[in-house]
Amino acid sequence: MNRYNFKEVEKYWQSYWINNQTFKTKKDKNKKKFYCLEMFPYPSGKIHMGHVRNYTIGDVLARYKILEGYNVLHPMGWDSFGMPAENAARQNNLDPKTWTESNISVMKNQLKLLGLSIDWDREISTCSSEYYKHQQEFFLELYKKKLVYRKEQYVNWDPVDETVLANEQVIDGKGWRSGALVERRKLNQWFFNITNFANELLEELDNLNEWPNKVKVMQRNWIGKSLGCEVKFKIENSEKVNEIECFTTRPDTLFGMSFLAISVDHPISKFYEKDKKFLEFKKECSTTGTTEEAIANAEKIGFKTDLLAINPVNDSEKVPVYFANFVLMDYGLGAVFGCPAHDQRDLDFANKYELKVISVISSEPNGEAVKVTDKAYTGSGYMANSSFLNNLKCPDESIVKTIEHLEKEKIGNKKINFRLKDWGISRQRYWGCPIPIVYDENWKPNPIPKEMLPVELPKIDKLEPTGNPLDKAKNWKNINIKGKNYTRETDTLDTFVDSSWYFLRFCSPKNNDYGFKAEDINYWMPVDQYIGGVEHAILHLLYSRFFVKALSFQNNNFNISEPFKGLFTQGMVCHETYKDENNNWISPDEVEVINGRKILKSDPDIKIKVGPSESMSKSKKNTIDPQKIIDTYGADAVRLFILSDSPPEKDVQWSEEGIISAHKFIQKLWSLNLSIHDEIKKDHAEDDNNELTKFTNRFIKKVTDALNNFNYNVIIAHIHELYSFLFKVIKNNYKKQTLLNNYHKILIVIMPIIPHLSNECIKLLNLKIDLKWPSFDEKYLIEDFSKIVVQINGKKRGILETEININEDKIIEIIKKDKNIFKYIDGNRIKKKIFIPNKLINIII
RNA sequence: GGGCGAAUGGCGGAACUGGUAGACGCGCACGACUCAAAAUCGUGUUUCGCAAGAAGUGAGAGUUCGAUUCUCUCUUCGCCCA
Repeated sequence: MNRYNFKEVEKYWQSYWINNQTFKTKKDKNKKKFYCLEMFPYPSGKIHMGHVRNYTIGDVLARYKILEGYNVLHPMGWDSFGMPAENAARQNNLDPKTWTESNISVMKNQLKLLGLSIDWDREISTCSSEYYKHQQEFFLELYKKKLVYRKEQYVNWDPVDETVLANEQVIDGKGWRSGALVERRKLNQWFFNITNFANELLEELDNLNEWPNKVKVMQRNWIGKSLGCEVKFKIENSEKVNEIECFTTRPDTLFGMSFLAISVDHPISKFYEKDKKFLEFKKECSTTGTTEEAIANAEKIGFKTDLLAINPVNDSEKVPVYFANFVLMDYGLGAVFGCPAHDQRDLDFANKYELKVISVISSEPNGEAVKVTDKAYTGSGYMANSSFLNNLKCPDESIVKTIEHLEKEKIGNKKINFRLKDWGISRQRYWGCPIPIVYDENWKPNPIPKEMLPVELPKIDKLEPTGNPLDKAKNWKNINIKGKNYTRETDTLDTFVDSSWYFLRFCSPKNNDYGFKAEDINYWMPVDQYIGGVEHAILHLLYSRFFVKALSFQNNNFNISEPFKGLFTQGMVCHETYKDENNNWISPDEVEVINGRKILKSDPDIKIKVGPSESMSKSKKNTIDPQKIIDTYGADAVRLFILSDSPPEKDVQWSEEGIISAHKFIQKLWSLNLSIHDEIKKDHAEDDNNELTKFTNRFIKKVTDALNNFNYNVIIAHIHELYSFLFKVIKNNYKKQTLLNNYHKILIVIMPIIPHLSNECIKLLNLKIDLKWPSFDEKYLIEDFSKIVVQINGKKRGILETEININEDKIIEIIKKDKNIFKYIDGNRIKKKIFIPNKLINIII
């Protein structure tokens, strides 16, 4: 066997691992546990390079931790509810379940080809009722704890598809599929009371030391805690209303107020319901989207009421009250006061309706207030035109002082506000977890009795192109419980709910009477290292954190406050993009390189335009199929390359040259192994040369350090150095045992990266499969000689190789004898010397 | 507009708490083997310069004996929020 046959070898080891249950997690409370988890995939059809990278990174860590002696939990499952299955089913007239399950089986086989150290006995799939029945129970638990509730909320309604759209499905105000103008519609929906934990979710971020800072910053901004104030405005001479209460985060700009704006859904609107013009206005408002961005970009429009509000800090001021499209009922109190000078929305509004613009902030103390015309001044400064606030530092001092004043005068009170909204979990979809609620004849919600769980999805032969399939499933929808007729809830749960506790399920995947065993949770949780894409930095991670808190809330069995101890967010996999003359995207498969030029395989006359490297996506056709690559070059080559070129947290450029070179390197390592195999047959008598031992110890240290810091790309560089070193010294007369001992350690150290090759080498040399991470001996890390950099006035002028721990005077002596260095000093007085032992001497003249 | 981060050869990237900038890989060039090519192996590869040498980590300043590393200002790019 000369050439390394990766196909046979990888197949051999993959079945070896299965047959020997190498990665089956055993309960062993004597060992320290390590829970290594990668974000589980959506079964979309086949795996893509992003999965390859994610799962390779995780696998390297899991294998390393196993070798280090940890009891490792490294499971895999499927986030298998969601829209793509429903869309595919509608298009191809399939059952979403069948579609999903066949995808899972394809992807599972593909993942197995990568040689991952996964305990497949723990596999879970969120679309199976074995999984979601527990989720339904959790829902009912939270319902009992009053962490689930129902309220009306606006949604994006697609009138053609008769469905609710997620914000990202609304493109330019139109439905992504139907192209119909999206309407704002009010719907009764279920919510998780995540805001109940807002403060906890914010504060506990500080304890997550092993999370990337940027993710914590994003979560902090998302939760968005701010100090604000509720202010009461008296209304002048009105029979309808006495006062309107506003929420503001900038009470200090009260002196610049020139109008008051309220939502069209504000309770006051009832006085205007007979006004045709108001109703028209309200309808117009419903065309504005519901996102903050849509509202910011929409034209600000208002409907002037006959009301006048009195500025409580400045009694002489009376300002008009408007209904306005940029004020939403679910933010604050559905009413805000407008200070055009210091808020762009208010300024746009004021300019449109010719309202006063009063600036109350100056850029310097005792200065004139800044002039505002088209652009609001939102910067910091000092208060002006503001009576008792004048000259206070703004915004910090001025806000505190204003709130103090308002509280004292009983016209306002301090209010901590969160940007975070409660989590709307209702989806008008078929392919999701049914919500275990029924309604009685008065449309009052009732929880399904626990013994009736799971509420299974009905099988539907043909999904209609429009509407909510569950709503149309009459037989399923109507249910009789203990002789009483009920109607089922026809919404299903947001798929983010499924992924908010799957990491708990992995701890007790087979437990039937509850979602997990507290005992298992207490042993395995928290996840020691969670690995996935940064695109989940906010929602998935925040929801999971919430879900764990919600479950353990008022529960004495387990007490976990945070699910993920360590978080690592890997970068994306990119590839060059190609286009033909007509700007059609071309797949890399269709491109061939001839004489350094890229041409179309099918028609060499067509020139290919090479675009920038971008993250792989179907729309740009720059994807590479992992299956093909594994078939051609082998899993170890793929693992090696996907880790080699960039640090794992950054994007990596996939290239044909790169994978070929990785594949060649695997071959080189194998032929090196063969040479070593030959070499150990000759037993050399003696050797007193310990350079190999020294190299091995340093190698172990370097790789161990790199593993602990996720510097996986550096490990590959070290493996290259290892190859060049061994290749050069292997013919030296090493004692058989010296060679074998060192080489064995080296093979274990490279095992997490290229497990098939490493195991095969161990097998060929008949070495013990001693699965233990080698330690290094400090004494081999010490150099026998040191290289001392000689600087003259900070400039490098030479390097001296000297014995170790040589003192300063001796170095000077040597320098004086060294013509090449001494010429820079000759004739000058040495003013100062900086000496760092074994490293550097800097001579100042 | 706000927040966070990044910028190092032709390219991806290395450089521990400030101490030899460019490890390792890709690409490229030359050489060996070959009738030839591929494969493989060897040598070289920051820029300018024949050389000695000089310059050099986005730009500019600062701290320091010494800055890719620390501080400030700016530019560009990326991500998140708007």
